[in-house]
Amino acid sequence: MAFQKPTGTQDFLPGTVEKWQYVEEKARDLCRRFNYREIRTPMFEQTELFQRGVGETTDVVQKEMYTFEDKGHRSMTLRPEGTAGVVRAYAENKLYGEPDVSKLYYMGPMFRYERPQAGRYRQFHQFGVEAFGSVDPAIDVEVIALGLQFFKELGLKDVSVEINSVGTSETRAAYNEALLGFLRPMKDTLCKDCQHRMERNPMRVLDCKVDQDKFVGAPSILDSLDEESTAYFQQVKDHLTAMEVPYRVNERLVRGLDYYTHTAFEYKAQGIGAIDTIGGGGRYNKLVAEVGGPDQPGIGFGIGMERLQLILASQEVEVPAVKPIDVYLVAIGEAAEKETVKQLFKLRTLGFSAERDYLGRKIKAQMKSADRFQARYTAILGDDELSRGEISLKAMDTGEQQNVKLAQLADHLK
RNA sequence: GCGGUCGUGGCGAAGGGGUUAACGCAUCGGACUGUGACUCCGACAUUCGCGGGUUCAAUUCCCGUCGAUCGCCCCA
Repeated sequence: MAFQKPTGTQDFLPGTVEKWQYVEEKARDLCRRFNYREIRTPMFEQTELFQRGVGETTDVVQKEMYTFEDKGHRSMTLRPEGTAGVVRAYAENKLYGEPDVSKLYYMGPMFRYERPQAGRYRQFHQFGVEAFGSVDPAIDVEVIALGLQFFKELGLKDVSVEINSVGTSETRAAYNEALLGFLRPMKDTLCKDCQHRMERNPMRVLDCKVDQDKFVGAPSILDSLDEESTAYFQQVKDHLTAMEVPYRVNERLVRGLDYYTHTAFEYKAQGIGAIDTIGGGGRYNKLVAEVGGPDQPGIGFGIGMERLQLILASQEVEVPAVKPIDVYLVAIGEAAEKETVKQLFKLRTLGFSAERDYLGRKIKAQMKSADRFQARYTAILGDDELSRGEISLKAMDTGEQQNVKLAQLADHLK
């Protein structure tokens, strides 16, 4: 057996790549309208950036990173998510010195060493946006709405957004204490996963699939927020309502990355097996400072492109898979062959997509080939046409055929 | 890191110890000797992920390994 691709990676072949390009074009156009500009950061960064940014205690950092030592003995890590690198670039390039809010977007591969399953890969792709420098709730809702609009314009149905406020690190600590007070008495009755979760991230326990019924009456994080956080969250909700953006408050929503403060949200949809989150994000007011930048706030989201593709497929959304070509040239005989080589190149230089046969197949097989390429026209050149300086042009949709002057072939293709 | 299922041609898929490895799609050739999307005919796996074991005999049974897939944890 020859080489195989690494576990959890994918080859995106022609026929599939077109679907990705289509989605990427939609994302870019949307970002243009919302005035977000693209940023491209390295695929790997110093390991410490992710340890500090994403959080030392998270699963992502503890067990999922692709970390290696480079030849200069520096510890480097393939980026497991997009935000940390963008935050680093924002600080390092002093974008905070620019007069306006920095509104950025990115698309690209991320890497996490995990066991693959439906909608989960070791190399996966995210489209994300980040907005730095503002604590106006209007920017929170802009980001949330941008993501939802993306799904909407792609033609997806039943994508919902859940929002929550996780407050500040202080109020979250207070909440965790209150929650533990509620959970401790029942600790022995909880599943073993939950017993672990109690230590690592108590809020996760409330997400448990096995003992949901035990948690009625559990304290809500929303009751632990300070006045300012509560007011902020209220403004976010008010804006969303005014914009007629449907949302659902999920007071149990927790995100797996440590840097979130205040607004947190997830985009949800069915259609990828056991997984229902296709994107998520939130506000991170301390992250820029945490990685050594100035005390600037930020907010953003990341959307999983593989998951998006899976949902597009499960909802049978029409996404172009083939880009039709303009014309397929068929030559019969040596003289025609020579002329065809010339015409093919000429048409291409004039801006047409053109193809021909290189396998010495019969005319019939070449016509089938033209059909597969979804050629608008097939142009057939034989000795009789050639002797009159013409070529036979067939419109593949109607089957109509006419002889046109070779010199005017391009004009007939418009 | 843990668990379930699966691994047969380019693709889908039957076969479950014995020597011709079904069938469908696609492809190529022909009927139509210069024309696609219909029909019919023909061709197309010295071989069943890889390594080892059991056996007179293994694609079929056993072990290992790699891979795929689904789920848990966690996440996009």
